[in-house]
Amino acid sequence: MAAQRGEGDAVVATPRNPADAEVRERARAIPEAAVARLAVYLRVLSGMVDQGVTTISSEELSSAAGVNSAKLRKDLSYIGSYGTRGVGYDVEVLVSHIERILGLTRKHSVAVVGIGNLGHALANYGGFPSRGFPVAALFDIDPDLTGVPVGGIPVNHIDDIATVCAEREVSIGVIATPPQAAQAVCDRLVSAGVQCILNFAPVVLQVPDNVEVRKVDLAVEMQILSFHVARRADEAAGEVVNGVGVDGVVIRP
Amino acid sequence: MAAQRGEGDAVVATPRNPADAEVRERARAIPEAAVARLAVYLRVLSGMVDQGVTTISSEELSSAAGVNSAKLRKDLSYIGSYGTRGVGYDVEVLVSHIERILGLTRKHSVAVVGIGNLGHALANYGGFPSRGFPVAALFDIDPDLTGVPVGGIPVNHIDDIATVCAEREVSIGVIATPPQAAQAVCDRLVSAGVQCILNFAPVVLQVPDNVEVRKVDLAVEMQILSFHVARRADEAAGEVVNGVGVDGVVIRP
DNA sequence: CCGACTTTGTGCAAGCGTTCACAAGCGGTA
DNA sequence: TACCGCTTGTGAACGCTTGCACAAAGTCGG
Ligand SMILES: NC(=O)c1ccc[n+]([C@@H]2O[C@H](COP(=O)([O-])OP(=O)(O)OC[C@H]3O[C@@H](n4cnc5c(N)ncnc54)[C@H](O)[C@@H]3O)[C@@H](O)[C@H]2O)c1
Ligand SMILES: NC(=O)c1ccc[n+]([C@@H]2O[C@H](COP(=O)([O-])OP(=O)(O)OC[C@H]3O[C@@H](n4cnc5c(N)ncnc54)[C@H](O)[C@@H]3O)[C@@H](O)[C@H]2O)c1
Repeated sequence: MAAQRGEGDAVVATPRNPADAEVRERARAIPEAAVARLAVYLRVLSGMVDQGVTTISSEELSSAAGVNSAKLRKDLSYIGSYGTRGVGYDVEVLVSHIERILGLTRKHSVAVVGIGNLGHALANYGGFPSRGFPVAALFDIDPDLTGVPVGGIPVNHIDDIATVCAEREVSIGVIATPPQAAQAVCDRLVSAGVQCILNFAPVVLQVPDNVEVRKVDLAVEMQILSFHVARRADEAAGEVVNGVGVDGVVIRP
Repeated sequence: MAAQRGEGDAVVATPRNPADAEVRERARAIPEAAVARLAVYLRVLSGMVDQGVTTISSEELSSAAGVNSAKLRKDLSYIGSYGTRGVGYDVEVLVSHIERILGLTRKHSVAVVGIGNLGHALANYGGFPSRGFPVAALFDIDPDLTGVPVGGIPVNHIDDIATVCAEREVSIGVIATPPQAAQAVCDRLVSAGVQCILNFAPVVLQVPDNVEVRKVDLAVEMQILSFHVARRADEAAGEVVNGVGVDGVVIRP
């Protein structure tokens, strides 16, 4: 029974080696939420490098990343102490350390399965290769698509998934098939040795424990937004009657 | 008080009444994480309805949704007590209550801004309308696109965003423009009265407090996957020395 | 070299969210 | 009606995350 979202780790550790052990130790202890933020910091920092910024304080970086500065510093402390008190952080140093922790020193080839509306968009998207995630293979079940190049890469038939993934050392599989096909595709990716899956189909995938799945479910996102609209409407209807909301805050009409 | 579909949702113009107040109270207390899961339960339950299932236990539903059963029951308890002990939940009752809490009794019109690769995929996607999120407007800055129908809807020019959004009662704005344009587009959406934004551009948006933003950042998702690969690789390298990993689990060579 | 000033890194406490475990409640059965 | 087995609903414990507040550690001007 594998959980859909890879969370909850924090187990006991047993380091044995000299310097490597420390990195491992650190990596294991980083909360999932912090990892997601580190990726955001990395993006912001990359922008800073392009602008020629060499040094940045936790206050500046945190506001650019939309978090508070204490949280930012705590997050950075998980990966080590690379700041200079009274000055801030060296942008390039920070970038390289975050990249190391996120495992971005290695290239991660991506395979997209299901070259429909979404699959086309993903295959054409320039943002992946530029961040170290080259799209190395495309798969579809439609024979009319096989051989057709999309985003510069010819589509392979899904039946060749095992050999092609092995050949091109695919480490991340992206599922963009209809929901009915998703579990089967997932199983084939897993058989092909892919251990990381990004799933766009609105289904809960069952995978072995050694496979990491993350899902992107746009309908869920919309429903969360919808919930907030409803909540706000309710609050307004209920609390604005006397012009004052909870905590005595005045609500605009 | 049986709130069924189509009940025009008393929220806006109704006077205070105890049942509403209770719903309000409940809605406010639901943790964000639980809201996201409720949306998943809803999807699973919809599938159950289609299969003719009328009753379901927390155990069954939780495993179909990929969570543990205690969490599921706790989540459902946030919205009220609609199960029958010894039996389980009536699927349709549960569906209607979750829909009510998520605010899905109302339609939420969606506007997509930036009709490029991703925008096209979104506009063509049938999964939104079918879940109560009709795509009501499309916008782009490219004059060659204005008037061109995508997914059955003609693209409007971004300059008309305020009037068109008002006319079509857009309540959710989706940003699929290049990152450089995202903040400006966001500002225009907010000016147009849109209070919910789903952002695909890899930037942190600045919005007023009364606007809800959710972001979908695929590069971040990939980097989180990358982190787990790296962590696993490190663990294997470090722990496999004596052939035994954490928890005494033997790691494959 | 010193002292004022700035900013990091982190111990700690409070807040949330998750999980456990079990009493309460219900349907079925005799 | 009384009992039994099953499943819900939830209080309480636990553990992760956040935010505060401040000592430590560095810079810089004199
Ligand atoms: N289009 C969007 O914007 C969007 C948004 C959110 C979620 N999604 C989800 O993403 C998935 C894809 O959406 P889409 O709009 O691109 O659908 P689509 O129908 O346009 O494309 C699906 C593609 O998958 C291929 N396919 C079907 N079965 C397959 C199999 N067994 N193996 C390999 N390929 C197979 C089809 O040939 C087709 O090319 C769906 O699950 C959808 O719910 C799409
Ligand atoms: N394509 C993907 O699969 C993908 C994946 C992840 C994230 N994204 C992000 O989504 C966004 C869109 O990606 P894309 O691949 O569709 O890009 P794209 O270049 O294909 O499309 C962008 C569209 O936005 C329009 N546009 C530009 N400025 C605008 C403005 N000010 N107002 C309105 N429209 C404007 C352009 O005319 C173009 O049609 C980007 O921010 C990208 O980083 C895309």
